[in-house]
Amino acid sequence: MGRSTGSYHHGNLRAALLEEAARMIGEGGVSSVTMRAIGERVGVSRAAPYRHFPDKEALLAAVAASGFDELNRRLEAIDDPTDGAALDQFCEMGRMYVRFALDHPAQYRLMYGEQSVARDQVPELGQAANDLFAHLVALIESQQAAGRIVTANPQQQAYVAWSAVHGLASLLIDGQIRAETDVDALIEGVIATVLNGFRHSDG
Amino acid sequence: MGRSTGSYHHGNLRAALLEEAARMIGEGGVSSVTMRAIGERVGVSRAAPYRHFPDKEALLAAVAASGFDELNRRLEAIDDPTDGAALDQFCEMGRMYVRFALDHPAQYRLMYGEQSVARDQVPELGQAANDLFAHLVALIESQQAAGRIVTANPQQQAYVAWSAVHGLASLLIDGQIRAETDVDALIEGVIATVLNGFRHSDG
DNA sequence: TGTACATCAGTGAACGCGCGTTCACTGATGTAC
DNA sequence: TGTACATCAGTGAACGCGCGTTCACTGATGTAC
Repeated sequence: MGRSTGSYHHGNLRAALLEEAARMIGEGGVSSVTMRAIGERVGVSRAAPYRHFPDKEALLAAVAASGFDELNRRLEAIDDPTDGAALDQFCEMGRMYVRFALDHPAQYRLMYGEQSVARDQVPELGQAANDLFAHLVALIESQQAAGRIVTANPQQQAYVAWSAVHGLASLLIDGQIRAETDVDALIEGVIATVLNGFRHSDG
Repeated sequence: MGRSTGSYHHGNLRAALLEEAARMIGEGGVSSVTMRAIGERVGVSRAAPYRHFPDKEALLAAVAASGFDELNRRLEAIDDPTDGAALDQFCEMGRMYVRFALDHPAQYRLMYGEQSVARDQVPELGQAANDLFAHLVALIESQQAAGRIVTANPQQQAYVAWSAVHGLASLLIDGQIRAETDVDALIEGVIATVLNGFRHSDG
């Protein structure tokens, strides 16, 4: 398997197409993706992608789905109790989220951007997004119960935290932040500010 | 002037085209905009828009420019000293920013989204964005000097604040936040959290 | 081990379509005299 | 006030292009016997 065998069949075309689609979205945004170019860039005919995906939307949905899979995988790694005290779980989740967006900008845009795959048509994706948000709400509730953050509407606090990390991730992957900026310090700054905001009530 | 006169000439076609383009972006995103549809929706031929804009990019750039104009107008209204104490200036700027995005989603996407108009090709837009950010940095520096927020790298703090409001604005206009959510309360929650975060140092 | 055959991945040419844009034009407007 | 003319906004038909997708095909693969 693999292109190096010189075989007529590609061997792993489906995965190669998804990779290439992700690369194109990362470089030029969702609208720069064309089915023809994906096939040709992978070294295969224009029609070949249709052996693996019924249409373009299905391919994009698969890219988005791979993103939700990866995000859930990273989330579970955090939940692993061997990772130590739960105190930093909230911050760790924020770091993980932004780093995921930087590592997989294509998936991130499809999952949460303007051009996100129509969730009506691919219900698994909407469900995956809901599950992730519910996880964040549950985490916030447990932190409130443990007295580590101020008690407030957990769903609203979840939206507040999500806004901060989503905003940072979006600004970074859309090139709105000056290149010489220290990205790691900025991530820590956003997380620390939100956490401090959650720790202290008004006034 | 105006379409109601029944005159052969539209009277105010340029403004009508910009309005219609903004409406289309607000409804279906930037990629849903076509030059042909803009003209036809306004009740004019497909070619008519080219009397007012050399090409599509110029029209989109004009939509974005109108956004920067409006945002600056709202910003100056805040700076007006008759508005009272400067204490709330920072919060007021955040509120204004998110409300602007909700009022003008088309402009907002073109200004700060993935599909933002190429700033290399339209330098005024890049300059306008830089000016707005510099204004935020200056505001933060003055708040630090007045001892109202913790002293830290002002540019990084500006990015932190921007991340929060940009994230909230993006989630809202991209339909990622549940419809029954109290938007005003959410805006206040984001702003209060960031401000509290800036008021209190770590630990 | 060898052969026949079903399956399936990839080919390449073609389709219809909607797009951005152009172009020669026409009708309305305003102004100089 | 009336006329000639320059200007300009909008027309409608057409262009070339790149796109998503289809289709009959061909070569490779695996399996039953």
